[in-house]
Amino acid sequence: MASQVLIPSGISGTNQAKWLMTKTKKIPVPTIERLARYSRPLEDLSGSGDVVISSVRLAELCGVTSPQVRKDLAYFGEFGTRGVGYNVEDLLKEIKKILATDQEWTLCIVGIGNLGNALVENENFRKRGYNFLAAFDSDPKKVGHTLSCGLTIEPSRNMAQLIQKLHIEIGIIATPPFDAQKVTNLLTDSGIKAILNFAPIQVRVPEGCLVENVDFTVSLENIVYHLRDISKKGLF
Amino acid sequence: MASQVLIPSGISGTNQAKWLMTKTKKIPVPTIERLARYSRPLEDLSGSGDVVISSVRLAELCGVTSPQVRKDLAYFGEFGTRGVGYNVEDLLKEIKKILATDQEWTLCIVGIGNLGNALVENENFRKRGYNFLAAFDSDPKKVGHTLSCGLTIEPSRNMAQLIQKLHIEIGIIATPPFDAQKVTNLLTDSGIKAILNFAPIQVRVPEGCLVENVDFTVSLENIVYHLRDISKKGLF
DNA sequence: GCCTGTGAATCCATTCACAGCT
DNA sequence: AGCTGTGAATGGATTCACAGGC
Repeated sequence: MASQVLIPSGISGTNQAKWLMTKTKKIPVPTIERLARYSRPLEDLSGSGDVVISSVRLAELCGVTSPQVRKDLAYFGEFGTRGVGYNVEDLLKEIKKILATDQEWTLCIVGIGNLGNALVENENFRKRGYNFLAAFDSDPKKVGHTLSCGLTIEPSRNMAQLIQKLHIEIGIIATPPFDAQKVTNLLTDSGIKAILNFAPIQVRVPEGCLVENVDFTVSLENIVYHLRDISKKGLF
Repeated sequence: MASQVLIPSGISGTNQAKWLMTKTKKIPVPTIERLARYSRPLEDLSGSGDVVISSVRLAELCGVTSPQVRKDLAYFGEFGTRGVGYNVEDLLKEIKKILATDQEWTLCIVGIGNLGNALVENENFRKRGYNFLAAFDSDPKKVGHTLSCGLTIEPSRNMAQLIQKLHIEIGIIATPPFDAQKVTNLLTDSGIKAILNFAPIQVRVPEGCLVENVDFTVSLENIVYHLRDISKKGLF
C-alpha cells in the first residue's frame, strides 16, 4: 500500500542552483506555483519595451503582495538590483531555469473525449515546451483516428511499449473517473513517474511517483461555498 | 483599482449551521477544498452497501490524514458517532449543505473553443447541479451554432441582457488569455459575482466579486519542478 | 476496544520593517 | 530616493495526544 507521493506533501529539495546545494533551504510549495504565475506577465512584457520591473508592479499583475514576490525569488538567489528592480528578460530566464521549463518535456494523454481532445490541441502546452507524443484510448471506435495535431489514437494496450520507445516522461489522465485507477496502473507500470490527473478521484501510485490533480468541480464548489456566504450577508 | 477578491485571500465566514452563528469560527480555505474531495468517494459509497465510514478510511480514499478529516468536519458540527464512524448518507448530505451544493446553480460560459466546448458538454457539471444556461462567443462564425447540449452560441453583446434574464450566477471564462480581461468586464458589468477563469492570466474584478483560477500549465510546471529534483537525486 | 471531537503544540507560510545597495 | 533582500514576528493550518462516548 505504498503511499502515493502527492506533490503538496513534500519532497523538499536538493535544488539545482549552486548556492542551494550548500544552504539546502526548504522551498514552500505555494512558492513554486507562484513562480509559474510570475512568468506569465513576464513573457508578455519581454516582448514589449519594459526592461525592468519592480516587485510592486509584478505583484499587481499577479494578484499577490510585493514582499511575497521578493521572498519567493530570494529563495533561489539574488536576481534583482537594489534601487532598480528586476531585469524582465533575466528574471524570466531564471524562473524558467528554476521550474525546469527551460527544457522540453514529453507527454502522453489517455482518454480522448472532449476534454482530452481540448488538452492535446491546446496551444499553450506546445508553446511552453510540453510535447504530446502519444494519445491513447481504449474505445475501439476511437483507435486509429488521427487528431488535428497529427497524433493517431493508439489502443491502451500499446502504452508500455510506446512510452518506453518515445521516452515519455509525464502522463495526463482525461478519462472518466471509473477508468482512472486502471489507467494510472498502466502508466506507472510503463515507467511513468509523474501524472497530471483530470479525473475527479484520488488515484493510488507507487512510491516515488508524482500526482497532481486538477478537479474543476472542486474549484466550483469553492466558489459556491463563498458565494452563498456573500448572498447571505447581503440579506441581513 | 478596487482590489479583486480572490477566494484564497479570505472572506471569513458567517456560516449557515446554527451553532456557527454564535461561535463564529474561521474556516481554513483548504478545508473547503477538501470537503469537496471528501464528497467524491462518499457519492460512490452511498450507492454500494457501506453504511458507515471511519475517518481513517475516508482519509485513505482522499489521500489525506485522518485527524485532518476529523478536524475539517468538526468545524461544522458533530456528524459522527464515537466508536463507530460517520454515516455515509448523512455525511454526504451535510457536506453538500455546507458547500451549498444541495442547491442548483446557474452558469454561463464565454469562449467556445475546444476547452469551452469540453466544459459545456461535461457531464460532471450537470450531475452536480451546475446548469449552463448560456454560451457566448465573439466569433461570428460560431454564433448561432447549436451545441450537442442544446445551447445555441450567443454573441457576446447579448451577455448583459441574457445573464439578467436567466438569472445566471457564475461565469466561466474559456477564452484565449488576450480576451479574458475584456470578458471579465462584460461579466461583472452584467452583475456576475463569481468567475471561474481558465485563461492563464490574472483578471481584475471589482470589489466583492469572486475569482477562482484554473491554470493547467501551473500544475504542469509544479510537476516538472519536482520531477527534475527527482531525476537529479537519481543521478547522484 | 474503537473511533470521534478537540485543545495544545508544532509546523509552515506570509507579512513586516528595516538594513543594504544603486 | 527607490527598491531589493532578509531576519523577526505574526498568523494559519496541520498534527498530536488524549478525553469523551459507543
